[in-house]
Amino acid sequence: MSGGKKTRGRQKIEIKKISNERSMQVTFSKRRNGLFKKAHELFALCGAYVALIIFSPTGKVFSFGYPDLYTVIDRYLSRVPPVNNNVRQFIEAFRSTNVRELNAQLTLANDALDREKRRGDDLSRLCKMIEDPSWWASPVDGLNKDQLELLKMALEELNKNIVEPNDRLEILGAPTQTQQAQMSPP
Amino acid sequence: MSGGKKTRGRQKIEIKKISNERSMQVTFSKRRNGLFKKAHELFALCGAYVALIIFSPTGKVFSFGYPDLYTVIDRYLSRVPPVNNNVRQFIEAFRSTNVRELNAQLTLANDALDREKRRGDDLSRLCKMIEDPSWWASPVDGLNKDQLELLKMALEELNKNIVEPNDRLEILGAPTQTQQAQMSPP
DNA sequence: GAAGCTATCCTTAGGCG
DNA sequence: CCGCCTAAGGATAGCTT
Repeated sequence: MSGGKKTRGRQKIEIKKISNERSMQVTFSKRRNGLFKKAHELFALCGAYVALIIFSPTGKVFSFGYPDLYTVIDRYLSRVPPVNNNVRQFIEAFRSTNVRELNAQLTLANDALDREKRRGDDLSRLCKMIEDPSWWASPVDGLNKDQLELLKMALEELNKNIVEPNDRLEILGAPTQTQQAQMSPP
Repeated sequence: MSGGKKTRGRQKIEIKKISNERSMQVTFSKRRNGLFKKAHELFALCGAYVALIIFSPTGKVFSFGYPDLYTVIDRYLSRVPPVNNNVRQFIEAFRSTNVRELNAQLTLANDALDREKRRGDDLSRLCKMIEDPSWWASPVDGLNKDQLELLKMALEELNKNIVEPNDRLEILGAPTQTQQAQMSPP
């Protein structure tokens, strides 16, 4: 008897954030494809209009619409009046009625809360920095730890997105009235 | 030892418009639920932002968004760059370098913070409600103040969006996947 | 006419190339 | 990163209630 099976096959997983970055990426890719396939099938089988937009965790956007994305979105936006988001979320959560699902939602809400909190903190620090005249006057080696940290983040981000080296200096040097450098590979 | 199987089980079908009106309706309902489930799972597993809008052949609209439908659509329509994190916000604010603008950003961040906070609180209460068996068993007059408040919000929201009276009961009574429904004149 | 059932088809987790 | 492979988990077509 050979004995062992070749693989364990598909394993059951909990529906919660996948911690392993690598396997999350793989899962995202697989499930995204599955979702698009099913969206298309719903359209083909029932003639339903479907709009599906997905932003990957890394920021890539994937979208598909049947028969056309903008058609569906326009139709949706034109008919659904502006609505309180809290209540909407509540209603949507209410419909699922599954406690596990609700808890997942709650976890997500808390995550969002944390993100907003951090964002607010960063902006707050930034305000302080800019309000402090010594910041702009002093050379780089005069910055404190927080300032350097933000500066580092900023530079890293700029390096990722900015093509023209000049823009970097411009932004750092002339904080008064810089128009945003527009470069984009859309 | 009867031998005969009870049903033929799931049968393979061609992916093309279902001619039988009745079975198309059933298939639409089942698959729509499946699609929403998978959309939610993608969000929960990978933290992906997902927007899903479905118009049934009869004109009803179903929608779901993670973390929020408008957020995803707005981002898509405005082609906001994928970078969604603090650093992006920081850079944007940094470029403007206007303290007044920064403070406006901060205000927005704080508003978002409040919204998330409220949403988290609502969901938290909702979890408690649903975990409490007496909630589902008892008639409406058995609900406490918090429960009634949430229920009131839900009903108000539903009344704004739902045309068919039946849908309201459906949503409250059965945790199906119904969304705001509106009739459309194609 | 939605809710449940069951057998079957489809999707995908985990591993490898 | 992308695809292939296997086996198990999950979705669902066709009925029944």
